[in-house]
Amino acid sequence: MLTPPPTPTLPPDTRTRILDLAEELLLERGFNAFSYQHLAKELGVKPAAIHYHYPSKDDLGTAIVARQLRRLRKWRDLPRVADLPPAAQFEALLAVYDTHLGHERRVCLFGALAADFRTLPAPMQAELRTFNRELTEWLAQVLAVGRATGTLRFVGSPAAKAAQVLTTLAGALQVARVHDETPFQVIVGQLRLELLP
Amino acid sequence: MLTPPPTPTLPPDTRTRILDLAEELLLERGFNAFSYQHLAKELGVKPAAIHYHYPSKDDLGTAIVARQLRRLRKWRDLPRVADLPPAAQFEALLAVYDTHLGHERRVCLFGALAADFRTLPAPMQAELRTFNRELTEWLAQVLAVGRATGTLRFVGSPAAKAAQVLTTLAGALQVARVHDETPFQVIVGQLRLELLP
DNA sequence: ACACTTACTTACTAGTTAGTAAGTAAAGAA
DNA sequence: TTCTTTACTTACTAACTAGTAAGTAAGTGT
Repeated sequence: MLTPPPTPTLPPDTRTRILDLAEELLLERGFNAFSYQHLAKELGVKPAAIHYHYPSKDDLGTAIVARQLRRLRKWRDLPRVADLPPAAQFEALLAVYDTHLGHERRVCLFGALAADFRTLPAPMQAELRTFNRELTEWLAQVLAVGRATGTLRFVGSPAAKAAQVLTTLAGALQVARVHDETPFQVIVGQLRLELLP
Repeated sequence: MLTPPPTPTLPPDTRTRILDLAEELLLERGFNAFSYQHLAKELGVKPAAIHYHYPSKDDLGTAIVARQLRRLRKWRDLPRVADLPPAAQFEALLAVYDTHLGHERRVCLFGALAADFRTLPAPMQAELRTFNRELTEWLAQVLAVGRATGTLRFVGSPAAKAAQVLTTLAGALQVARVHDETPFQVIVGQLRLELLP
């Protein structure tokens, strides 16, 4: 029997644990449905400890979206994503949404914040707009190359198709939450059927 | 100059005014983002007056969804909707979403509640599931007839296409809220391009 | 005329919210 | 060794939350 190799990841510090839990609650229950008390209780610290790291809930919310934007950019530029052919890049995108589904049917960041958007602090709104814009631009490029090389099929402009597909995926996770995983699979199946020749 | 005909609609009573305002706030800011105090202040009554008509916020929320479900059934069965050819029924559906967009970019009921779904009272969850299921079944039927008569074009099952289209429309209103009306028009344009031959 | 119902208001509670100020224990730097 | 910084806790506030109980004024029915 081998002893497991020493884990290379340090145990996350309080700052990160707060952010992780806040993100989890945001994606599972919505931004206005969790409080510093909830976070503190579950983490075994006092609410003031959270104010120490994130003085206001606005700061905390903005940090969540900012981190997701950093992750998006990192993921998009990863060689194992950036070097894929378009159809496989599309599948990689679907895999991300499938992961959300697997994690307690979490919605995506956009789907979690859109309804409450007007109650969000301005920096959070700005970061979310950037997040959505960059993701849409990335997919539009993928679709354009895919159609040019004959591996993806659609009518209309790549930008319009990208906006439509991402909107559908965000909505599909919401439908999965309201019903179950079935409609998500049905909708993704329909997307594949239409895009992949 | 003609004097306007005497309005046949009575001025709405407090009970209705509460429900109207609560629905408006729900669709514009989310269910966890308004309180009995907000409602009371804007209506010029005391919070206890709202508890008189809707004892708990659960009751109020459930009443909002129940009314929307009644409206959906009524709309769907209206002769000027039910007797239309499929392509025109689809356009009538788009017109409803366009109306939401025109009303301060309100999201649809489903889009407003999906993210916070797990924080909602059980009767509200049940009503929302029914709402979404009946709307999807209606559209599936429209699409099936439309394809059979050659006025609508799509691949896959009518049920899958209906789920995809409605999900996209709900998401499109959310995108409009985060950005502006342009992406909504783009997405709806894409839907028309694909469905109408 | 009297009883009853409707639609509220006034006055209150207990719990939760974000946020602050002051204190403290431990670690690292000078 | 002392100073400083980091990462908290304790103790607090003011505002807001849903919700309740008791009272009241205006009708409605008999």
